[in-house]
Amino acid sequence: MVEDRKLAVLRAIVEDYVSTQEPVGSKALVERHRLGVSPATVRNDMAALEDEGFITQPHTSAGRIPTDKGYRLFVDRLSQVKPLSAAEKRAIASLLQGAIDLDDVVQRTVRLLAQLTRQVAIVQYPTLSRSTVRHVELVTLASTRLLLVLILSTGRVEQRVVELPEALDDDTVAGIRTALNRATLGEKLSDAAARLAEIPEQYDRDDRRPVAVIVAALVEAMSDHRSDERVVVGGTANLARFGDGFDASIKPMLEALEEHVVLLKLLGEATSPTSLTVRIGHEVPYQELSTTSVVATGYGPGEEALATLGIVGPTRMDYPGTMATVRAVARYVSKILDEG
Amino acid sequence: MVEDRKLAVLRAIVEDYVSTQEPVGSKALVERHRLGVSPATVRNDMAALEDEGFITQPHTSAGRIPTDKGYRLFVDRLSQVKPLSAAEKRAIASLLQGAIDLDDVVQRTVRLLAQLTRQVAIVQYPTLSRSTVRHVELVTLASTRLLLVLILSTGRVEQRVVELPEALDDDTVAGIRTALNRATLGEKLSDAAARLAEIPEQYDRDDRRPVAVIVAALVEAMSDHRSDERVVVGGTANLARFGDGFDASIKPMLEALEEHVVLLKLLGEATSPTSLTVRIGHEVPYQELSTTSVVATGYGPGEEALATLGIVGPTRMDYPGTMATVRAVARYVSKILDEG
DNA sequence: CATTGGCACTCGAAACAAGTGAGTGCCAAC
DNA sequence: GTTGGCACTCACTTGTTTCGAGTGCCAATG
Repeated sequence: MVEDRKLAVLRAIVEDYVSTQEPVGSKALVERHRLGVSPATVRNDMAALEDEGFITQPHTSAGRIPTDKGYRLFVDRLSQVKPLSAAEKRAIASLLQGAIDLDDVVQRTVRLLAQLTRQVAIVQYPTLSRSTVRHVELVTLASTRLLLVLILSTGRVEQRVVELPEALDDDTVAGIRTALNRATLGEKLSDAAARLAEIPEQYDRDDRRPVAVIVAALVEAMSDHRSDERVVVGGTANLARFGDGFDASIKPMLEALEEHVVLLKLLGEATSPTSLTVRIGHEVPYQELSTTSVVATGYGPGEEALATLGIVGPTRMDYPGTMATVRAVARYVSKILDEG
Repeated sequence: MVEDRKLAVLRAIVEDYVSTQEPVGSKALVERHRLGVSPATVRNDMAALEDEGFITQPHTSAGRIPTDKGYRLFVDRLSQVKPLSAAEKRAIASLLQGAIDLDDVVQRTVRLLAQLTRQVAIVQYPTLSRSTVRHVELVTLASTRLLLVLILSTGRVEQRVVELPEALDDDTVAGIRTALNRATLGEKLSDAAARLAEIPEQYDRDDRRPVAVIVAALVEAMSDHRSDERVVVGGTANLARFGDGFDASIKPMLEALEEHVVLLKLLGEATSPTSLTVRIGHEVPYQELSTTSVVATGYGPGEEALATLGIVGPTRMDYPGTMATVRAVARYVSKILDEG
């Protein structure tokens, strides 16, 4: 019973602090939250919560603010998912509906996330490595020059121009195309490479070298992890909103946003779209951002997560609302990718 | 003679203010600039300069700072181009040398600009509309499904999947490909569309409809001005450096940086790489950014400017140095595009 | 034993006061 | 046209005071 009230107090502190941005005192608490007890009682609870490390005082004669540990408890046990408003659902549906290609989907998603959460949004491009092959095409450009086109399940298209050491006749090219598709269609890129290795062996002396060149180019295109590292950032203007003490951390924040490698690390491993990753303050794997939190989740066609998206904001954020939005957007994007 | 000294004083004020960020007084001026006259004389000149609107006082008992008009005069008549250091030249050459495709060039350019000028860098993608066709390719994906690939002189590659109303045999496809290339190779996109219109007429009843669909898709890809509006921004972390009074304008700045349309307007019309556009303070076509300046220039293969690049920073910036850097980078990028 | 009202105490923030000095404008002299 | 002298201005700094929200502790209460 007492324990319950202590948690209620913590919840109230978090909610108040998030909305007012100011340390919350015992008196203000009982007024705003009908706790049914006196300020003195709340003070006792606060003292206990402080001993346990869930809240702290900026200075002696001020109210309390939650610690990272306090937010953690709040997120894990005290918050209930806030359902999205109808307007938000509509915004998500209508904005993403009109997307025309993968670039566009990513672009719109980042905008949407930034607008709805009013935080800085980060969206990673679907990784090549976990997507599957939809089609491989070979086009003869000249006698010793081929265009190699690789189409993936995510809609991404990779192309390479291949210079051959010697000419191949059209029938042979057609044969190779069939072989390539047979070996890779529907396969994950990671698996496909192994199966491709066998192809050149099926050709006789004359053709083996050019075929090997083609296969090599394809493997290279499949393992081109450059695009794995692509991330798009949006809503940086929301940084200015943070104001106050957050000003100091705006610089490391801006720096981090330019370092895509850091961003990828922030987003972390892609989790299934059904579960959210929330990292709070010091849990964020980047020293300079210890006053920020990250809310991220995976997304991708079907149930598997091909990439990650999420938001970064001050530890002092509306977790229930943000989490709901991030999850909803991730689900919707996944659905779009599934259909496309 | 007297007029000359007044200009020398203005120059000195601009230089000092830019480097110290503090209002500069008459005494400090004569000490740092060996003007050969007494502070009192300088004061007289300052009073005149203030009357003419080139400098102003933040408050009565402070030194002077340049007005937008003062910077304008400085840029137009008082500054000489600062030659780049060897290190800078090396940095430009080595960073841009390694670029592998158009995306990469743009990416590296924006980084480079941001690093060298320590300002926020903006680079517009080469416009589709003014580039020429290097190659058109058709790939059969399925009996009624083609992949259309358009390769442009700037290295940009556009692709579209085309659904045909009825099947076409391979020979016909090959014929169409030849016709498309013959009509468009080397043409500007704006001219190419007209020449494409005639193609379907050359086919008989059966094939005319699918051919028309293909041509329509190609025209659509060519006139897709979405990518005209693509800009890349870098060096936002430099915003944090501005500090001081510039803090207030960091918010509109961040907002502007998210609005690509605004950015394009800032960069303005693409000018030839030989001439720079400098907009100072209120000259910037965007109310909220009246404490910032823009230095921009065109770039592109050959002498024609396909797009614009530049930087945005506080009016209080090192104009000679920045202008030299922007120009040098633009020239170098143009050269790279020319070769690639 | 949890709860509560009372009370002394702390300490940041705001308000106020005085001192300092860089910088100015003006003027008479050179 | 230039200069030294001089009175004046006013932002900024520093020190002092006041104010009040908020706390911790304690004795009283149901």
